[in-house]
Amino acid sequence: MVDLDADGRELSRSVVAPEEFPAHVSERERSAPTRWVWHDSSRRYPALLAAGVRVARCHDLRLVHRILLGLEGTDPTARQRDDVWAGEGVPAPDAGQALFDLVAPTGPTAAIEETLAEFARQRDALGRARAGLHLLVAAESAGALLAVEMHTAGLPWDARAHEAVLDAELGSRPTVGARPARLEALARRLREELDDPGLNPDSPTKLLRALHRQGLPVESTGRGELAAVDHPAVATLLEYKRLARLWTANGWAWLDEWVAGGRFRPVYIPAGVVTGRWASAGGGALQIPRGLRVAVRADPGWRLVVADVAQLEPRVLCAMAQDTALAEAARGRDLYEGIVADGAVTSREDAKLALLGAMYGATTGESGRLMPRLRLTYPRAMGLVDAAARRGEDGEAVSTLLGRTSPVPDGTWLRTQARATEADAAASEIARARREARDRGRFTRNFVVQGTAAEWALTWLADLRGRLARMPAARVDATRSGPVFSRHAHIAFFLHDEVIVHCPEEHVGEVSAAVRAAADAAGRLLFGDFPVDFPLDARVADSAAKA
DNA sequence: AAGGGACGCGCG
DNA sequence: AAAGCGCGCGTCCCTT
Repeated sequence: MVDLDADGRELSRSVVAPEEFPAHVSERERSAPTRWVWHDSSRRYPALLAAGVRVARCHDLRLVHRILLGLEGTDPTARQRDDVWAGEGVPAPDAGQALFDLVAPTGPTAAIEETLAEFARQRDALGRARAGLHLLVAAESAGALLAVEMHTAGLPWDARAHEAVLDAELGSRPTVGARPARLEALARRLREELDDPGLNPDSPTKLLRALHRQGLPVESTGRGELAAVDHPAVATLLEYKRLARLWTANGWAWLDEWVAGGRFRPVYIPAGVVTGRWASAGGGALQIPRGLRVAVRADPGWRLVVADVAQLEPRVLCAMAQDTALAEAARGRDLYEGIVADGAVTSREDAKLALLGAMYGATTGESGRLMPRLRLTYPRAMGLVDAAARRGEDGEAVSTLLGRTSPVPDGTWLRTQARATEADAAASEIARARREARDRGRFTRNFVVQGTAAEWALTWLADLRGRLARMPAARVDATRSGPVFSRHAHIAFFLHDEVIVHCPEEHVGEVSAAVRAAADAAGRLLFGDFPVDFPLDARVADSAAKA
């Protein structure tokens, strides 16, 4: 382990045996503010939490490396170091290399030197970067810690409530290999209604053929298209699809695999999405269906504080663009109603449609039709996303408010564009280049908004995490949360613009206040005094189901 | 038998 | 209704 001062100068070195590492970290955390610098929080932190040791701050070299790679002027050799610093990482060595767990290309003995060199490069790059990037790096690293903490604590999950949903929807649990009773009944009815005795409704190919034999004008078996045609089998099929989805995605097998000891423990992957949004692996944590939220239940004596931000992305867009007209429409009320009041559109539904279209790049249909009106009323906000789209179409990179950059186009894309400008380019080649350019424009258009919204949410989360950590211990244990979280309010779930805090009943007031204070802080940190607010829908409940 | 692409659908 | 963005994951179905 190496001690550094605030300027990154080396103070001392020591070797700490792995079994002594948690106690060592715990001692440091108590005695002085410490920022742990390590390769990968997802590999280093679980063992600390398992030993009951929580870390306040870190610098996650792997995640920061990925952010810095996109900066202009980045050392071109940085990309050669990608495999080591930004890749999936490598198993930590068992040897007592302590803090720095990197296995460098030149072998384990060089790990600390490599780690120090990477940290120095990152400090150097950050020293030249604007303030926003420092905030992003701090928030990203806090998120890396939180992702491990949420996995360790888990989301309180009541298997009996889940089973009650399955029983009500699907019938009793079937034997292995068989469909649940209600699903099998629907399949039988479907075979009759489509006059196809051998039909397997799970096969899109066979299903489509059966629908065509009935004379139905559908090109796919998708829900949307089906709902638009008139046939007795449609209602049956839609119900079959709904239940089949519940069964295969979140049925008894899911419960057996992913819920243990009253907790659902997904793996969170910070910045797993190019925009900086989090991804998850295992159990589909980011796709928990609404109907199963009744199974998210606080422990006895504990409660859930469930909070989400209303219309996060449009608010972020308006602040990022410094669009005071849109900010005025958003202030203290439903943003979409504000747009109606401005006379840009005539209904709330149209306002939502138009704004989503602006952020996603809709060109056709209702949404595309409404956008010109929006451009007239909110030229700054619309100008920002339009400019991002143009840059993307031109093959340039865009960046979020704090400085996360979009990926650059790959060689195939560039060649397609170049080919289209040559004198002998075929019409089809030109059309293809044009289509791919527009595709990329929609991506960069959305990138700046989605990515900045992710930064707001990450800042909110990081700030909230700190506030919760400073709260006192509870009287009632939630023993299933593990040693670090059994007596302290903790973030149990995060999904883009929503957070669920699991906390002792006696702390719900403080926690609710902390959730709001953190949202206010995030707004100020990103947008300073610009007059936009981020209203929360927050509630205290035993379950995460919508009230 | 395993791998991968397409599809479909859940979430924001 | 879907559309226009970003995902994960289960199933089918074809290739190797």
